[in-house]
Amino acid sequence: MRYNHSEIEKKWQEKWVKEKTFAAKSDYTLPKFFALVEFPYPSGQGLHVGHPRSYTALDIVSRKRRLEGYNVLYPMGWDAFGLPTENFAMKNHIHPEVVTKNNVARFKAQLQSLGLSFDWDREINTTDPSYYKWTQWIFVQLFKKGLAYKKEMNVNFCTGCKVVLANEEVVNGVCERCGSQVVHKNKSQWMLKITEYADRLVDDLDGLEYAERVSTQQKNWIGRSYGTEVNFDTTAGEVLTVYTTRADTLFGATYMVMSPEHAYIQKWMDEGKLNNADEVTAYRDAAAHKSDFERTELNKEKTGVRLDGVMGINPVNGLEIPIFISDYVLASYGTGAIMAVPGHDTRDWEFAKKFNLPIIEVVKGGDVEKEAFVDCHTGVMVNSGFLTGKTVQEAIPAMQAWLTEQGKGQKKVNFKLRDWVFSRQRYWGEPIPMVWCDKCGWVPLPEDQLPLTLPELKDFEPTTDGESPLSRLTDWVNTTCPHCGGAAKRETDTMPQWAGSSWYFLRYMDPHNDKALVSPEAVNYWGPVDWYNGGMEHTTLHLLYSRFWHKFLYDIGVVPTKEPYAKRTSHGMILGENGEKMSKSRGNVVNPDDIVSEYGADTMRLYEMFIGDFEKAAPWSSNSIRGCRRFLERVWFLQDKLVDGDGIRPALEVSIHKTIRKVGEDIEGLKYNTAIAAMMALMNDFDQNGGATREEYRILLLLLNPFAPHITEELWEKMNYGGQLAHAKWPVYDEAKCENKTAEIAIQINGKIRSRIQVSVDGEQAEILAIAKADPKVAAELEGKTIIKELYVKGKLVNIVAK
RNA sequence: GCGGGCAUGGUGGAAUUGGCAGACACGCAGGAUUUAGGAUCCUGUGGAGUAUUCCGUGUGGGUUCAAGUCCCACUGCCCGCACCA
Repeated sequence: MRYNHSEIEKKWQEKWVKEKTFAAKSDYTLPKFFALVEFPYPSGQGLHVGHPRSYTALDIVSRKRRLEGYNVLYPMGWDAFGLPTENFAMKNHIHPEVVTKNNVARFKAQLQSLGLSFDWDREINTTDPSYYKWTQWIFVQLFKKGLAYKKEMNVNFCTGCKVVLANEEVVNGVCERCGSQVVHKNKSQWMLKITEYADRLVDDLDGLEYAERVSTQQKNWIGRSYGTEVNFDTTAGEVLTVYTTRADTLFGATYMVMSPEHAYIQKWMDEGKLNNADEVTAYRDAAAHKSDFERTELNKEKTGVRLDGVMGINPVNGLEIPIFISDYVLASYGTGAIMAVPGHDTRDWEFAKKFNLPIIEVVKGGDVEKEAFVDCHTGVMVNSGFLTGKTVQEAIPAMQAWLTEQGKGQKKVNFKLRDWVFSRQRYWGEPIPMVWCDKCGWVPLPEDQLPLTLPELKDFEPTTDGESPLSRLTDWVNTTCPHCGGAAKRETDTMPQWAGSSWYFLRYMDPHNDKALVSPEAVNYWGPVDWYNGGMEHTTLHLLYSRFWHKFLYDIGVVPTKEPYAKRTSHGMILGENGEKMSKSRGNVVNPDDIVSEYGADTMRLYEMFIGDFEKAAPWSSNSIRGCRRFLERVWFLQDKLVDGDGIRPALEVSIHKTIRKVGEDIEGLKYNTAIAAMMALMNDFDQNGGATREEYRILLLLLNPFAPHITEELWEKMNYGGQLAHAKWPVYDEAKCENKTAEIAIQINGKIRSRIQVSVDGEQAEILAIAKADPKVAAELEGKTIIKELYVKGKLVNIVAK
């Protein structure tokens, strides 16, 4: 009988839905396992072949865990707010809600056609008011704790999307999403104080099982640095504070640089202290008009203007040094001003060379006339008063102690991380549940008035000045103050897409609760997520944001754990057949629907896991996929090649036990490709031994089930093994049966293989060496030579060193 | 520029962590079956050679009885950060 994948897959998928085979149980006494994959944004393009790579991987883990007796929660939902839907809606004059509904239906059908064992009873959707009620609720709590604040600020504004972007969404000065130019705008924005959690977001990574590249990327992004703030007196009177990580080099500071936006500059101009105010103003204006892109693009040549009329005073030696403004100093980091040590900082060195400023060597080890000597591990201090003779590592704390004692500075920790710009001037997002009252200021909506639902709107276009389209709905905007009852106005900005995804995993634990975001019982049982897999592109956005929100929820007692995810892994991209990223314009897109209909979901799943190292990018190959189909056919036709016997035949014993061990270990270690290879090898073994016994076949079906659930379930039924495979038990192996009693070992002479012999694995070294030397080829080779050394590696090889 | 990673057949990739390189699969070649095949099955397949031989894991050097694996230098790709003081 031929292997009819369409029929078999349809049959089992319907059965799984009908019988709720994979629904998580609410029995909180069972051992639990919560597997999570990033819920997709239901785009109009439908599922991409990249999605199933992640989903199948954790589906395999989930299915294995169920067979091992765990109560598994493997849920799915929709991260459905966002710009593409809104843009599509505008273009085609369809309401985003309708667009979302259609896209979700398509995605869901596609996911179900892959036989993923999601618990569909717990499906969530971020655009559902019963869901975003709690997103808004969290925002209100953040506001109440002072972690959400509104601030007039210079923001990144995407000229394409007409929307404010978070720092994380700006890549190389352009919009991460659409690639349009990003310009600066002054706007009043809701901000979230993620910086308050910066230390914890770094420190708590240590207790987690995160893929190393993930935790390093987060650490780099947060960018914690330990340094010193140093106060320089100025001839203008003000104290100019700078931040440095190299307090040891203070004696080498020959000038100072302020960012063009530094507040003192305006003050000094206003007070008439600058002799070249015109020149300074011109430079500041030019800097202000540059986009981030230009400011970073033009970083080859340093520019700047000296502030004529004000000098800084170096606190260690009282010397007066000039002050410049330059856009290589960032207003948003440290104090917005630096001390420049051209001898030991590359940027300062370039600047000093261009403006002909003195370069003083204070750390010995390089040639500061040729280039800056920046090494902080090898040098010794010179020309540095009380620091002379010390190493850099000794000099830093010594200088910090001195500065503190003199009241001229102190230790300071800085971060690259900035607060999270949380406002979006768009329609298709969660309304921010805040009301502005002239008397009371910003007032959150009372919790019993949540959710604040999105009002109906026909025209989703943002206003020309970049205000949210909601601002046009004056009836909706004008309201009363929940606090004093006076006239008030609603906030018209909405939340960014990252809001709903920052806590969604919690909702899966208790999706229908209308009293709380999640019940304490549910979160105590299910939390934290045991294994979370997702893309590297979410490391500094979604993953960081959700860790921040979770820590906040921990602080206010909603969740019992400090961290949301115990383990985080990341899959590589699936590239087009030509090795390039799949895209419509490159014409190398593979549609999962086509693969499922031609080869079946089981083949598709197997292939995506076999394609290569799970963590690395891999190109699609329409040839290789046939190999996976062939393998499944061989498994299918094994039902006609049953051999007599009850258990495992002695000849197959080692092979089977080893395969059970290998498949189990490889699933846990993200090595799906070698797990499949091991099963293929076992299949080859069966063929070489005339087929399989009932028991041998049963074990193969169990091992293969997490990868190819439909075909194995069908065969399980046909073979009458009893019940459904989904309710069976994962096989166990016997360590003692994983090794052969005898092995063929190699005999090397001076490291070159000269012969091979069969020996008992448990044989003594002396015994094996004797057998080896008795081998005719070896004996001939050793004739007339003196043996210098003899080695035996158990079960592997013998090496005889002879001259 | 700084930081991290990788480099293995025609291809995707294995290699129990220093112990028989190339598992498994694709592709290719030959054969069987077939009216036919881009279907299925068998056999072969790192290179050179008549060989019971030699060479072989980006390049050059080193450590070791033994190196794809460890160390040093170089080359080439990929990723992250990108004036963060």
